[in-house]
Amino acid sequence: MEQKCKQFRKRNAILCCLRSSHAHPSAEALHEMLQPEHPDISLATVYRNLALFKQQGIIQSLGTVGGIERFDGNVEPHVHFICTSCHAIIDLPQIAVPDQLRSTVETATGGIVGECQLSFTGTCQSCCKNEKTA
Amino acid sequence: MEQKCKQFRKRNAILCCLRSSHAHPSAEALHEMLQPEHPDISLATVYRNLALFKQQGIIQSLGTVGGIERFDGNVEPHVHFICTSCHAIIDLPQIAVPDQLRSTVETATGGIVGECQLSFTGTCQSCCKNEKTA
DNA sequence: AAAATAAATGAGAATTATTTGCATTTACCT
DNA sequence: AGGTAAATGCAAATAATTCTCATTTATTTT
Repeated sequence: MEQKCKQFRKRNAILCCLRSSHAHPSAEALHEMLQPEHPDISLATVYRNLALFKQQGIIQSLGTVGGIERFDGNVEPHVHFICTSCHAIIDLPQIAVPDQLRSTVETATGGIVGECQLSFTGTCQSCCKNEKTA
Repeated sequence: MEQKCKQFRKRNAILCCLRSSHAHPSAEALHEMLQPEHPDISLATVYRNLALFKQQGIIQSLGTVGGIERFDGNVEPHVHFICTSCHAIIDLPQIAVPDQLRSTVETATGGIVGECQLSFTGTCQSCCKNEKTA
């Protein structure tokens, strides 16, 4: 009975999987996460749909970490902590960038500001522990 | 008489070229900028030395823009505006991120914070103009 | 409901920024 | 000068991402 809405079945699976993850996965990580439930989704389709979602503005790219693009299903402004050792990306939702900065930047550049990205890089808790024991 | 110090001639040329540029160039852009004065520097050497400088902490990577890594010879903390249309990167030196945030983030994550990156994306002045006329 | 049209997908080839191996050159040290 | 270590050029290798095209799946039309 669940075939009532077959439309975009795979597309929705990809979006839901990304939205339900807190790991800010890469395309390949997402593809692996989908395997158990949707082994018939190809990696190319994951890439294609991520590009589509990004263009639609319903997901965001966090740029590349270690040469691999990472994605976030949460488009609300929030801050990230990126571990330069294990490449984990952790949400820091409570920090807000003053909205007034936007106009400051637009005045300074003469351009139009779309988004603002604030991120911290460093060593995450578990990598700190591993360094000690190593 | 300038052959007194031949040591690291090419290496220094690459570093100086990056430091004297405000364009936050890619490896390939840097290689092209070096052509007139140093046509004998290969692209592989540019890549190799950029990796070295980065590891030494005397330059910084700004991550990839449009799939290409960009570099900054200025390691002082400052903010960037990135044009999503032409991929120009413009310095915004006057905005500072509160230093206190660092400890906030370390408390929240249990990790160690190294650097902080604040950037704005949008459409730069000249791309805004081009959009109007197009 | 069948036919026609349009969109989405899988598989693998193509692309391209970056890295690497290796032979050669260059610089340093005694 | 001779020996050693580092740096480089060139071309091949690598790897993430994109693209092509044949096929499947969904939607619209009649």
